[in-house]
Amino acid sequence: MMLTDFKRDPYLRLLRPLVEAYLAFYRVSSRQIEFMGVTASQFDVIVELGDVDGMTCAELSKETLITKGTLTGVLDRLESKGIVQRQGVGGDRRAILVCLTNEGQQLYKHVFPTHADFLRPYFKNALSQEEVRIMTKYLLRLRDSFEPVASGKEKTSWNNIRD
Amino acid sequence: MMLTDFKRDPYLRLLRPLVEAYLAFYRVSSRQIEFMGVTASQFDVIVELGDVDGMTCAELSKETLITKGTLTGVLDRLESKGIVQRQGVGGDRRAILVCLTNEGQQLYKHVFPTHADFLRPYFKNALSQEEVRIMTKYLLRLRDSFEPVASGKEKTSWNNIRD
DNA sequence: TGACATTTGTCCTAATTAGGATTATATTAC
DNA sequence: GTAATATAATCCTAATTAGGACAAATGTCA
Repeated sequence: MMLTDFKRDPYLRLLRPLVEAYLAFYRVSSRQIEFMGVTASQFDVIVELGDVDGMTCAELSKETLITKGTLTGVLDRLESKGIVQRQGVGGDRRAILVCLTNEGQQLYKHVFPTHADFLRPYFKNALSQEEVRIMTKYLLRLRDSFEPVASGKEKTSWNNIRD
Repeated sequence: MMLTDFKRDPYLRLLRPLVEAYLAFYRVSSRQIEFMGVTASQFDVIVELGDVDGMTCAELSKETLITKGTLTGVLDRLESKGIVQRQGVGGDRRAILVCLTNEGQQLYKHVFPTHADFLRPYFKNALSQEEVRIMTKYLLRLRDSFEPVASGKEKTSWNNIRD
């Protein structure tokens, strides 16, 4: 994280507001999600798998921003809850296809809109649509500064996150 | 976290850029900090204790944004490394005062400026000073939306974070 | 002063987190 | 076609994460 003592620096003063805003969001969001019986990471996986036939672990990792080591455990718990299912994928015997079960689909249809409705007012009360556009632009510039886009060959692999 | 499927919503579309920017920063920053032999959370504690006589756990928790349950363990590890020290504080036998040891002070004087210099270019390359000001304003509005300031009596307690 | 609530820090638990090692499979280069 | 390399997913580890329970100390209020 970092924190208090960068207040004077004209650039690093952004750091604490960034962490504070993210953590405030994350903690409120996570607590709400857990009322629905899943963790925040599990929720991310469920949302990602909704409306898709299935995804490979590498794809899921890239979309959910969960690193590979973490993802295995998250999927284990979702599988033991009967929410997702791992199947082989034709053509590559290394990969697996992670899919929602019927129960998982039901859950998705409930939790996704519910949580979207829960979160929206927090953003709406803080920022106008125009401000959202501006902030999005700045945030993406910041992201790209820390994590330059791999210009070369498209990597479908873990490398998109790291390693 | 959350993720991909809010792209259309005029407010929730901010969510993914926020998470991506924060995580990109956090991962780069953490890896760099760990090269110096401490974790990101340990670094936060060290930075907070630099230039201070000592802080109580509640104060440290508020400043570092580390929740109480986590903080105990972080302090345990810092103490066993000889970086911090817990002492009793006069006047309240419940509280303890966490201080940097001499070794901890030395470490602080090295790691703090080193890491500041490491981080600065990432921000500088992404945003102008004016953009930093604007973004700070928006981030704080977002934070306050998720975590309203307790208008009433100042709470010095864990409640500032949660519970 | 006594009852009652609050605060402080620790302990405990389930889960996440990230990175490195590992095994199995694909892909590439020669 | 085989050797070298890269990728997929899992396993392993140390550490963080947050919340609830807890005991001790302090504060409040009648």
